[in-house]
Amino acid sequence: MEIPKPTESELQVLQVLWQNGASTVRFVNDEIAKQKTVGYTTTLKIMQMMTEKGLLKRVSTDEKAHIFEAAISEQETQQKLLDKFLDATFKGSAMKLVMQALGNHQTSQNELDEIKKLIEQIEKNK
Amino acid sequence: MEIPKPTESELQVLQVLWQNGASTVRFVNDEIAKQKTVGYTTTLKIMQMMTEKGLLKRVSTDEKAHIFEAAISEQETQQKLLDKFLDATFKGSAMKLVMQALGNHQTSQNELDEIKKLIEQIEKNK
DNA sequence: TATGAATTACGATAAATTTCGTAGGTTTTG
DNA sequence: CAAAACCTACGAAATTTATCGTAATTCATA
Repeated sequence: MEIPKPTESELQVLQVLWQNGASTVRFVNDEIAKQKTVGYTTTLKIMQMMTEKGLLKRVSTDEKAHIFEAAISEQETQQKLLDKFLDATFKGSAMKLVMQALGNHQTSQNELDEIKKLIEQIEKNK
Repeated sequence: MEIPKPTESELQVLQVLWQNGASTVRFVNDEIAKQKTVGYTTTLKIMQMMTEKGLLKRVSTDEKAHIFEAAISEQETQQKLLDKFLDATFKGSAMKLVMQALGNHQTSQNELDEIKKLIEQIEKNK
């Protein structure tokens, strides 16, 4: 059984859990509601389905409400989604994507320095 | 009326048209069929719907078969999709995405040089 | 021109996703 | 303790996407 790629709504839930750690449906819903209007039971249903699929785990304590946590890692998930996106949108050219990402979003000097460092690393390891 | 974000299948069609210029359904289908099995009428239907949505234009000549071309530019579309993806998956941090893209895909020295050049450009324009 | 091959148009189905209402249970509180 | 507030489970509707069969049309050609 493969763990499926999360949908857009599911990704929103995961972001909240990655950022804030294990949470109740109420908390997740409140966070998402800051960005778009969504009913409580909608979020609940999504999180129930995610649990079915293995994307979330229920870490039931004795609390009144269930507590959920992400069952897949942020890094790994981002990597997989990036691979897909790279292939679908930039036909696999990481360079093209990087150029466009750097060119169109303001990036601080610190961040640029970090990227330069990473490039040096890559060059050394050739 | 906004032109909607293309789906994955629609993006495949666009890739063929961007790469090869205006084409018939037959040609597009043959190209896509190199990567996955898909019926002719499926591709036809998708391209008809894309025309409805404003993603494609029919440049009808007197030919037997219709000829379609992309109605949206490759650059612009990639930029929009990148923005969305960046936001959804990396919470908007271009740096994180760049780091992960560079770190996990082999990138040639030439490409690395180009990125370094771009970084210099950005640094100058601050 | 009549036949056959290719193309288009149309509609229907299926699957995945998103959404939410309602019923039923639990907890809090007045 | 009774009422109100909150939570979960369940089912169903609505939407979107993907797929393809069939009928109608057009074109080439025998």
